[in-house]
Amino acid sequence: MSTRDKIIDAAMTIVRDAGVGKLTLDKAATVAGISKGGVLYHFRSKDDLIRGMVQRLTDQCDQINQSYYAQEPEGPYRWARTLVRACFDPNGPANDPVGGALLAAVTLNPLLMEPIHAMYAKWRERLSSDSPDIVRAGLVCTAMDGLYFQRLMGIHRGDQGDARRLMEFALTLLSPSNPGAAP
Amino acid sequence: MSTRDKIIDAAMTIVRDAGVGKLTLDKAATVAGISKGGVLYHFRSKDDLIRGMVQRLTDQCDQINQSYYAQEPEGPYRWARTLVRACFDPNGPANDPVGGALLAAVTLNPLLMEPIHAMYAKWRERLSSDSPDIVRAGLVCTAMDGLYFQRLMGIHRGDQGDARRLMEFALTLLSPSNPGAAP
DNA sequence: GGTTCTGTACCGGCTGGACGGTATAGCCAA
DNA sequence: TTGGCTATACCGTCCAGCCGGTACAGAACC
Repeated sequence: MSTRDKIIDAAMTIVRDAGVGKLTLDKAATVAGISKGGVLYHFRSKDDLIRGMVQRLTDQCDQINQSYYAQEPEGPYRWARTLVRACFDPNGPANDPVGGALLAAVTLNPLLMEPIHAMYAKWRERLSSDSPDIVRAGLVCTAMDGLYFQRLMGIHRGDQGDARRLMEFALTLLSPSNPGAAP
Repeated sequence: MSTRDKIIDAAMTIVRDAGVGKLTLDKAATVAGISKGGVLYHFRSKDDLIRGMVQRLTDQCDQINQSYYAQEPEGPYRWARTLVRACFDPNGPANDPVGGALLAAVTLNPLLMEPIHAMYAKWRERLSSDSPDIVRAGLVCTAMDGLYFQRLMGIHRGDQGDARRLMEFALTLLSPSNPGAAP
């Protein structure tokens, strides 16, 4: 694993364990096992580090979504179903400290949220492309967002069983027997 | 309006307009029209100020929920319907800078999130008390959370018409024609 | 009704420490 | 020996929290 990746990992871990406010270049260096100078060699500034974290997040989301999309059967709501499945992947971004990137960006410099906005725009486009009822798909996906943010903020709701039931219900809402309004 | 409230207002405004990272005691004092000493008279520390902000948030949520609950007709999912309505109140916490309290807390000291956790616990309890299908109610309310957090992070999804349609669909899912599984 | 005491509200300067960023020197593999 | 990478030392700035002080309003006492 490259030093650059190690630094990003360290930053993510700090954010998850101690909060965004505790993320400093010094600490990121210590956790990554190098010195601050080393960090600043790979990232020209703290903003640059956050950018790296955000990119890691968006890359990971893209990757997992593509992978689930390939597995998901064709038909209406294919993208929405993909997003639901991805949200419950135990190894996906939804259960990774990688989400801390979001908090770091919105806290330290809202401009760094730009890639996130772009990602959302892409999702919205994909959802529209194959959802017979975009309101239905939107609600379900917004619920996935809610779940994601709750996890991010340490607001856990129920156990694994609850999560599974939630996923199943979300998929039910997106099943062929619930096509919703025609476009 | 008391000086204390003025300070909290100022802090909220700063968070909304400039981001959590820009919230300092000095700036809060300036915006509130007093000195830093004055701020520290009312709040013993910055953490204490955040606590005040969080309490303002939870109080406001409580108040608006109680008010909508009173207006909401009896029957299954009354609490869930209440939460949906409250989420779309243009004057409610969902559309107020008061939400910045959440970001401030999670950023500066996750321990300060405790009242938020307590609030969620109460909501969950209420939801369970009158939802024939708690999974259904949970999904809808999680979607409301998603909407809230999206707004908080500046990720807007659609216009007012979209919001209205989303609310109507959420209420449809909670209507008597959709009772869901029996308890 | 003047004087002294006490508590509340607020002010503004100060300091010590943390933090982002720079400069520079050292290490090591190709 | 050059270039990629890392360590160390340092600087300037910012900020939380502290503290000595002011203003003022009521109470208490004479």
